Amino acid sequence: MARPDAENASDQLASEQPASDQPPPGRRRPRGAVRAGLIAAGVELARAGGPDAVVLREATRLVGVVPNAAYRHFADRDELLAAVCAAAMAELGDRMAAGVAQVSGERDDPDAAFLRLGAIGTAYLRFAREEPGLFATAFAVPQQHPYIAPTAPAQDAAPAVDRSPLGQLRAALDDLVTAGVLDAADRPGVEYPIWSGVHGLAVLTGQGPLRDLDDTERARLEELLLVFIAKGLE
Amino acid sequence: MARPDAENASDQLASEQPASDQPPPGRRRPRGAVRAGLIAAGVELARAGGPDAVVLREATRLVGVVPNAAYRHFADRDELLAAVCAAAMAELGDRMAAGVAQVSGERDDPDAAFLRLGAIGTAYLRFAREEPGLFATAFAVPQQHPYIAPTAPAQDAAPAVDRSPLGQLRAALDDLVTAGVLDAADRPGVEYPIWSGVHGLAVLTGQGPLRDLDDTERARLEELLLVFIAKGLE
DNA sequence: TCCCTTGGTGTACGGCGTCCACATTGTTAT
DNA sequence: ATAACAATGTGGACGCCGTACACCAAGGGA
Repeated sequence: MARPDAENASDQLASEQPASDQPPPGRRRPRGAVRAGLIAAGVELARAGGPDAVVLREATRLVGVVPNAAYRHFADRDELLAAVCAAAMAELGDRMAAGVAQVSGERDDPDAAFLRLGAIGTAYLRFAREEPGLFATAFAVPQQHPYIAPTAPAQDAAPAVDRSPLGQLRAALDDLVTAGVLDAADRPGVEYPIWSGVHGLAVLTGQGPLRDLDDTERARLEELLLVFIAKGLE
Repeated sequence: MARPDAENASDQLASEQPASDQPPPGRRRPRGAVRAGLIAAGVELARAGGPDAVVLREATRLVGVVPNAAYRHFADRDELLAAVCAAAMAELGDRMAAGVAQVSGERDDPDAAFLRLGAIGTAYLRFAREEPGLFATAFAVPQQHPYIAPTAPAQDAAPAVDRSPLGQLRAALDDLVTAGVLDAADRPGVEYPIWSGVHGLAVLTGQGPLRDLDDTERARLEELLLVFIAKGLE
């Protein structure tokens, strides 16, 4: 559910130039290439200008196809936007995972667990700072996040750990409990205040009233927030 | 600065019907009525559908005037939207002020000071819940919030207390310090983590991935957040 | 072989933001 | 009072956008 159909979408645009070789009257492109290309083009548009910049006609232009072709793959512009949002959300999840993976230490090591939580928040804020368009797009269409624990895991042996932002935050907090840092009684629901704080700062400093802060001020606010959160966890 | 030009804008739409009396070829409306009407119409559009629903042509239609007339009062649609955003932000400020005014108690009474802080957060979240369109619009265009203390107060005797959301939050926190609840050493900058938390929850549950929560779940998250913040303040 | 699904094309419509030229008014200077 | 002027509403037009309808070319079963 985290990435419905954006597997190979974000990686190759359809050569930027409108299919520079010959424009074939019939369709010759491999199966699914147009759909993936539209999503990839939409991601680039979103990266540059946020969700409003995901213009259906412009995406088809980038892929080198006529506007109506998009309607063979998406019911309307909103459906394309939803796919782009899913891709953006997946990229946020990936960056967060990369951030926590960079922290060494055992799973039940208290210090490491705390560092992982910090890495999650930092990666989230970093993504919002470095990719404001994608960040705004990721939350522009709420494609039914599984805020409640996902239903029974798939048949696969590995339940394919939840790479969604909320899922990763939960995992970090659970580790904090098993490591003995966080009292189990305080665990239920803490993810929401923490998520709210990090997300709120990202929004306020990204697109909100605090957007014009310079880098040092912004860094100070991030530091302030993480300290506040740590204090809230004892 | 809190409400640049929306003083009398939000209160009377130009009679809804396109100026039902006679449509005069020249202009007969009182000075500034069209501008105020456009802002009021924009506010209603924003209330119903958020910032994207503030459509210039539709606003002129509601006022009963031809689309181009808007360009006598606003450089472009973005300028109209900015005025609407300012009005929405002012309404948020008013509701917050009304919320704190409802709390009785002396200014240096610790309990009352704490209740005022809670009232601020509650009013903020309530506005986001009851007026999602206006809330989203208020933050859609960041018309340079004074996040740093505003410059020297006007010549007026009363410095016209800062009714902006951030200003009111700061006042409440300052009261918490003078009341002895909050250590002065912890005061500098606390407004930002707190604002972030409240704003983040408002966004996540309003337009974000948590939008489909029912009322009780939502109330639980708000409670959780306020408790977390209180804990962060000791 | 036929046909039917898949997916790209062309044309067209209405809505939007915006520009230009024009008309009318209220105000100000003569 | 009258003439000039700034302010403000009107009409028409342009280009872009999302989208609907009709058409048509490939390609894989039956």
